Amino acid sequence: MENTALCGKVMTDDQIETLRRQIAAYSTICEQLAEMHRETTLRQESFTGMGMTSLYSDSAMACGSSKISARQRWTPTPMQLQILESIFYQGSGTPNKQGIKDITAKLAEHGQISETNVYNWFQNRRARSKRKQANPTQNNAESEEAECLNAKRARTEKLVPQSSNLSPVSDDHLFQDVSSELRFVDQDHGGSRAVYSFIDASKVANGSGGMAVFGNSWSNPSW
Amino acid sequence: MENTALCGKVMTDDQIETLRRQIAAYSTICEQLAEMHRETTLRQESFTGMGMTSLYSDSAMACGSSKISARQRWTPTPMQLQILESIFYQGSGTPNKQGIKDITAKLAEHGQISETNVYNWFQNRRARSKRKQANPTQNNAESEEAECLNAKRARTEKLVPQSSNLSPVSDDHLFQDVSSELRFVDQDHGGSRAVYSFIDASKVANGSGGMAVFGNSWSNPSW
DNA sequence: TTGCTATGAATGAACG
DNA sequence: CGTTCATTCATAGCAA
Repeated sequence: MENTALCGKVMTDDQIETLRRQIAAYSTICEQLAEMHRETTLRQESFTGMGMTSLYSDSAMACGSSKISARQRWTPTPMQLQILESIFYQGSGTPNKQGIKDITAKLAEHGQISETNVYNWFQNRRARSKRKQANPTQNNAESEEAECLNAKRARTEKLVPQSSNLSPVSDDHLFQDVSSELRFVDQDHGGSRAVYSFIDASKVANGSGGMAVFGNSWSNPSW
Repeated sequence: MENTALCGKVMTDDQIETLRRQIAAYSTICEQLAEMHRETTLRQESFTGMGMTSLYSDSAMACGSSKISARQRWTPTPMQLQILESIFYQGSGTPNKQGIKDITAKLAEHGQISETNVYNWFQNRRARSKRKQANPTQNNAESEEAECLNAKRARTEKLVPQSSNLSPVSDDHLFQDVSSELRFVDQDHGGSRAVYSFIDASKVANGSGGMAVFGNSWSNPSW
């Protein structure tokens, strides 16, 4: 009922996704520029005349709060999992389009779920099942040609203490991560990598829903 | 007509303004950093080839083991992605063979790439874009599983742009070509000089006129 | 906390 | 083109 007061614009999912990507791109680009600048600066640390200080001071500061990203992932309930496993076991792992729909419908009775979730689940299940079979004797230093070893610099920034980075948001938080990319000022050295900041549809059903950036005021149920 | 009107999100002017500002902030920061970098670079252009080229693109390696062999799978750099998205959004979405060549040529300035990559990218982008529309993400349902179905169906029809106080967000300007400003940023060791080449795959697009939400002010024309 | 692992999701490439 | 596969990214949990 609040819509009477608002004069809203409509965005398609695609546009939103696009926006998200663009901002993420900016984020990354800023990071790169920052990195480059830092390197460049090191080579000539003596004769820099530019007033970069001003940039540092006003544009970047404040909370080092990291990415707002809040793509929370679906987690099958035990019940759902059981059903899925069951289907996987018999159905020879190729649920067609319609099959997905049916399964989804069925699983929906046991908790929140979407067709995409089901689809992904089967994809993953099959893939990993196959891999496990192909590589049961996992040993040797060479065995790790799979996933799992990517935990290297995953610890990049990690969450910032003071608060959940996916808090319910007020519009103010929109700006918080703009500056985070520039934390290099603190000589934070350590390859922080691309980060998906920005909007991320997240709508927790049964949980204490955490909404991303635009949160509730976006006034659309499908988030 | 390809109607994307289904499943729109509504943004209030306030939110849009906020978003615009956030992006503008990124834009500004990038611009400043870029400028800084440019100036800095000029002062020492002579010595060192500075291997700062791909700061991010090497994300996949360092996997502990000694299999230094490069990754087998191409990963677009943020800049490349920007360009691709940009082109994708310019109405066309169906780059002809020559178009692929041009695009590839342009993207090559931002990193390793081949025509096949571009081709695949567009194929995938299109396919997924399409599927996403048919299958709106994450079902939300805090209500009981019971009437979910009805609600879901209803929601889909609900948000249509033509509604009185709602206006559609134009795709134009959603994707400004960020890459143009960054051409000097990730130039390859080879040319080490900013090259002004614009593929111009831009076909004036479906120029449904400016006035897009993020249009005029979310980026500085001075770039 | 710190780190590891399992696994949901994203996506480049290949197939029919 | 629409699907499917293979690989990688990112995060929820759990262990040390």
